[in-house]
Amino acid sequence: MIAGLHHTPPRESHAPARASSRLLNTRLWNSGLLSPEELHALEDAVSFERVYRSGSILIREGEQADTVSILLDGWACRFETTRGGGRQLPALLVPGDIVNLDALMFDRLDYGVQTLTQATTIALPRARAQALFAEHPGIARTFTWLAIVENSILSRWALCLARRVAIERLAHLLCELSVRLGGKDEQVSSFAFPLTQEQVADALGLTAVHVNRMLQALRNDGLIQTCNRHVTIPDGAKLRRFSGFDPAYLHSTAAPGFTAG
Amino acid sequence: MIAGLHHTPPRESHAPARASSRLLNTRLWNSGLLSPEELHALEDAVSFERVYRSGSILIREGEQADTVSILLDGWACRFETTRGGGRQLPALLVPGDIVNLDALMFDRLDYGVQTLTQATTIALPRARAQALFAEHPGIARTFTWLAIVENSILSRWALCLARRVAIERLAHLLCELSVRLGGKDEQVSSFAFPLTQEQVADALGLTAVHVNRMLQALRNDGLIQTCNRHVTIPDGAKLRRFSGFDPAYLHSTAAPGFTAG
DNA sequence: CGAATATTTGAGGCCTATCAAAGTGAGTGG
DNA sequence: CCACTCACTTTGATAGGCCTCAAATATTCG
Repeated sequence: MIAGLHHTPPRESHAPARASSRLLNTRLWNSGLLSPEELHALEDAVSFERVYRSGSILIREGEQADTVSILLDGWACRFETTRGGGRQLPALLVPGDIVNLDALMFDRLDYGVQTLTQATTIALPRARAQALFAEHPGIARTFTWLAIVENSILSRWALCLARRVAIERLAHLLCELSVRLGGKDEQVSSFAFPLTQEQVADALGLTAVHVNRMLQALRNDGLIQTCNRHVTIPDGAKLRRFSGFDPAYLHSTAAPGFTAG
Repeated sequence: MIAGLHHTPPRESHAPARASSRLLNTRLWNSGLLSPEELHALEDAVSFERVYRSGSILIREGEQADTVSILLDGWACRFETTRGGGRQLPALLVPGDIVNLDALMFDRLDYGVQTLTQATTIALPRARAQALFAEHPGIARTFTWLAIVENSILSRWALCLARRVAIERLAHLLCELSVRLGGKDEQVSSFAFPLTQEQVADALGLTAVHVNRMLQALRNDGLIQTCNRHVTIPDGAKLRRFSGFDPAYLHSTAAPGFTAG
């Protein structure tokens, strides 16, 4: 599955010198492609933290964005809109995710970004990001790795949107989030789920009403339990089977590798 | 729209020394991020051409792929399948497209690749690609650029799948292809369109029967004309308005730029 | 506590899938 | 040159999934 190994993959117990880097729990570091020095270079380039209230719009659709933002805490989403007012979330962002990697290349984004909870971000100015990309091979690899993994995820979302019925889509989303939120692949998993049903609908290409009914169906079938904004999956394998979920496309295991130096 | 400029963008009249590079008409070169030297380095790393018959499977789903392939001629698609037999094409590939950029990072693809016409490809072994990535900043930028543009396209496809009705999706696809096939943004455009209605259905998340009916509707409304595997768009602006198509997401104008390096 | 927001429930209708079969066209072999 | 096959397109009828509209209930938050 993995095409070589660059350096030892990150572990909690194997933190680099500056142990408290805010980037340690982000996908940047978890990609396993950064050397500790490169992590520090990134750390130095990154702005102070910014905290947004739930529902804040970080970037409006089609707006300029001069920084690559990283979500340290809280949830956010990318969104796009059609003339008819239809709203679609091409990505849900959870702690550690890169908000807008596109800003590395484009000065204008195709989508908007909005927080779904209170959220903390840090920002990397594009010029700094590009300089780091040029100077540090591991950073260049990491950005590319992240972009390609995003491709994989978007691709799978397209498959879900196109070829799965509502209840499968919903189940698939819950499986995905369970993994992305750090699920240990255990049978039973549980996580905070701050989205409203309308936001889920926007992500899945459905209406809030129908999401509501499908959630009930999943509950009635014993596939999930919900309790004040938390989701519990009592039998992960069962839900995965039901939704056709296979975590491979997330490439969530670290250490992707890259042999050249 | 563009975040700086790296070198003069490619022009027919400004071909590099080895004027006959097979990569000149590919997205690699058209990205505008390669220096002529880097183009030659890529050229040297790339294998001989391979010609496939229509319908050939280049890569099976989940199969290993040790090379990044580039489509020089003909059409191909990426495809994914659900257990139920549902088929989805996350990407249509036209001449000049990179077939499987993921192979730069992963040794196993999430999708399969199949030709839709007779097609010619060349291949870049992963190890070579990774070495070039490390040695040539422009090549690293180009790969990253391509990955990020693909994200943008996938994102927009997700929007279409989720929030547009069948006839709009179909019209949107035709608008996109018109641009990607090199449409000069003229009012009337015309291009060869080798897909069967079933393949279109697989791309759009519909059935072949329904694609047939929607094609008829577009014809009856005078939005398109079809004639033995060619599509003519008599009024591009009108079709774009109808489908909500805005070409910005394709980032097809060259010279994306990257100041550092 | 009151207002706004989110969830839940119900009824009716549209869009698209499904199933089935006829029509068309290209390529093959006699 | 004509039967024949195979793949694709076209047409029709029916069914189902999801949307839409509307209103009641529950929950959050100032």
